[in-house]
Amino acid sequence: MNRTKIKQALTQTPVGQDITIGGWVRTVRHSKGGFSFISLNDGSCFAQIQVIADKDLPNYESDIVSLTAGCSVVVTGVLVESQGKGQRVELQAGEVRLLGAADAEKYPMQQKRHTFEYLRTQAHLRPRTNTFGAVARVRNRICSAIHEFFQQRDFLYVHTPIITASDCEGAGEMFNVTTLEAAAPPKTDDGTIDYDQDFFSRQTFLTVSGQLEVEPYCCSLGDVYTFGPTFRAENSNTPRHLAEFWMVEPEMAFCDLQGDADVAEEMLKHIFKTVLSDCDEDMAFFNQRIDKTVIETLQHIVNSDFVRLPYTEAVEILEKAGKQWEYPVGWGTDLQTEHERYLTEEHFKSPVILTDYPASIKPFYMRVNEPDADGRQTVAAMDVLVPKIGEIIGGAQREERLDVLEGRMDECDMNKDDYWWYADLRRYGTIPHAGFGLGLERCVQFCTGMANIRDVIPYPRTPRNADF
RNA sequence: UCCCCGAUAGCUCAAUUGGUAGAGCGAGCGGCUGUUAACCGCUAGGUCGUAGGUUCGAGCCCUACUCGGGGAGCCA
Repeated sequence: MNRTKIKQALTQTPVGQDITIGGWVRTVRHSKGGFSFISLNDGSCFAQIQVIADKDLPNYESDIVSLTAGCSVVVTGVLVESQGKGQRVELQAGEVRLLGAADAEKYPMQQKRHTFEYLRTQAHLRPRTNTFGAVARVRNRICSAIHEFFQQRDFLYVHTPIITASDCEGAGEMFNVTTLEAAAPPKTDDGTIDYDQDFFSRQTFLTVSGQLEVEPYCCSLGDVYTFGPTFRAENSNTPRHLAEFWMVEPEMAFCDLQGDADVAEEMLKHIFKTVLSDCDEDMAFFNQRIDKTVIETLQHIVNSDFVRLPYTEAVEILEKAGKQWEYPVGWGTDLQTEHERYLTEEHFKSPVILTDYPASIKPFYMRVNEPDADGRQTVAAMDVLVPKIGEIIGGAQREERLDVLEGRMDECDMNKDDYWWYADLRRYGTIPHAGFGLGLERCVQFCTGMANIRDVIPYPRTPRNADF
């Protein structure tokens, strides 16, 4: 079948040309004038194509009159200028072939608005809705824009493992990967599970980050990035957390924290610019139906500089804000959501890159700064905060000095032997390097205005939810 | 995991001080129409999340549980 996609038919195919399209019926309107309007969508674009089916088609009474939302059809016909308002062209059908009916009394996608909560229970059919079609297309474009961005800058795309033995990275609870019998795992003499008998002869997990494993490629081949699934077994129940999500993690060689922040800012701007220019139809929908400020917000960010602010100064701003904080602000404690939101949404009204956090609240691999005038210890960390979503990127310059790194591992009570290969990078030809992690779904949320992260990934995995 | 709110028709919700259920949309049928959030009329459809309890009587009050939403923590 030589199928023309609806996107092409609506924008490129010349009037008068014969084409064949395939799609799913969105709405049908029958006219007693002796024909029917069939709106078809095939996912290639937001818009539907209007098919005109005359009553003299052989299967008009048998098939077309009983078409309902969700039916799949293949239509062959000639593209003509539309006589009605609302579309430039329409398809005058020469043949309408019904491939699959969809019982209107049972089809879960009614011809009406549904709540996102309901649609989550129909995750296999929700991509047929306007919203989820648009989310899927924007998500796709964001991913390709990310690859574009790094490929244009000669970053190497590196695949880090999904299964890993790296533990204790401070990134949260991990999922175990095992082939041992859950009901009766083998035990050692002291009663603990004997992982020697497990598939990998040791305890393994689903990765919480590809960073540790991508650093060796950075320290051998230069600028690199990973882009893959990431898993956190935290019992997080929020509109911003998933147990399985996708993360982009670039790692730059011969790079410090400033360079790290530069790449983060440029990358986000590239993504937003691309979405605005290439997903205009989908973005217009989000702007109209989901969040009336998304386009304006993205445009504003593309055209302005991100605020860069050391943690210490952020704390001073928050202390002087004259606000009654639910959680007290003070040097040495991590910033709370309310503090981050104040900075990015109220005080600066722009994305903010916070840097140089206290060492005590950050993981071992972040580079230790010179103590400040008051002797306080910070590390070269950065968080990129955006309105509504909060932390969209977290990153740092890495500790490249072996003695300092090992000192930090001791402070964090880590088993240094487990990280011998990570330390080797500092032992042989060490270099300054830096990187960050971008939560893909948070980025999709920010671009589309979708309020819940479960609605920007096809099949959300959250506590108590792994259907489909 | 903690705090707050919710669960009634296929979907979204309503039901005054406890007196055994209604609407809109959707669906079916009919009418009208170059229609496009179509419009008009009629019809069908509900053991009120689960399990207990209070009461002459519970959708409504009490307890536990399950699931969902919002906020918080954890973070991307």
